[in-house]
Amino acid sequence: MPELPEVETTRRGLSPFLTQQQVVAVRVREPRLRWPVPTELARVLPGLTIEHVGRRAKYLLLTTHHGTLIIHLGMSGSLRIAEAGTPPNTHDHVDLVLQNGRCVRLRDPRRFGAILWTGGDPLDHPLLVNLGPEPLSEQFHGEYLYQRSRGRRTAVKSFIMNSDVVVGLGNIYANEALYEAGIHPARGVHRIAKTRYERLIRAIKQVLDDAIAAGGTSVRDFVNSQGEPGYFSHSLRVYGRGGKACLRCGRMLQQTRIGQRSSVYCLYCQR
DNA sequence: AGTGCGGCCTGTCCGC
DNA sequence: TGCGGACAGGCCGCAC
Repeated sequence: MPELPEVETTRRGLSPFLTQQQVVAVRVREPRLRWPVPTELARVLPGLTIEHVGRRAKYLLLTTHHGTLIIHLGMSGSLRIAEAGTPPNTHDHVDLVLQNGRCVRLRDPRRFGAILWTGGDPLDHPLLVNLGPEPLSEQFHGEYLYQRSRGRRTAVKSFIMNSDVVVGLGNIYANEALYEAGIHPARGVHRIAKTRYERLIRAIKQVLDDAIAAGGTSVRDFVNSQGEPGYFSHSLRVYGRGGKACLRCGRMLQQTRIGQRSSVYCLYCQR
């Protein structure tokens, strides 16, 4: 389940291998991802050079002079660099073959991911145009969250997982950030003071920064490796620990469902 | 407009 | 040991 830190780790790992590389072929073995892989890729992409590997939210953006490849890893997707002759494994659905004899290989067992192509500005793409700010940007601050919460009554966990509000927070890091901020995940957004939003902002940035830093140390060999940055599970303090002891107070962590998502929290440390 | 939820998928784990 | 079922998750698209 790649969350923003995993996607950013992937971006950093791939960038040196892809930047200024020309694509010579596209091989699609399984086009049935979240949306069908565009058939035009095989026609449009060969001959184009990847100028930059960027990211917006959890979308990776492979930019050329004539358009941008938009890749989402969904729940189970991963990208790695392979020698073009390496036989694909199960669930290796798409290869972008590069001029240097290597390829970028997309593996995605659950096929929740996506590959899309746009000839225009990717930020104007319908999937990206309405996204909220990046959580690590200066535009994401306490006053912003507070203002966006006005007139709403939803649970704060659902609120921060809403990509209209802020991008990149999946279930794992939403749980972690609320724990760090000492806020109960089911608390209504209309019952949180501005100063607590400021604390929440700090917690979100800290949790994501730490996860990216942990991934950074493991951005090792994307060539013929698993290519999967992992989920930094060593740094998770509540996610997956329901029923175990709170690392702060020792009381048992609660586990419930909020907005159809499993939520773990400490009844005493989070109010 | 804001909110909740169904559905897409398969690997993993559990109980029988 | 084999099998069925629950569960996990991102996020679009729909219904209210």
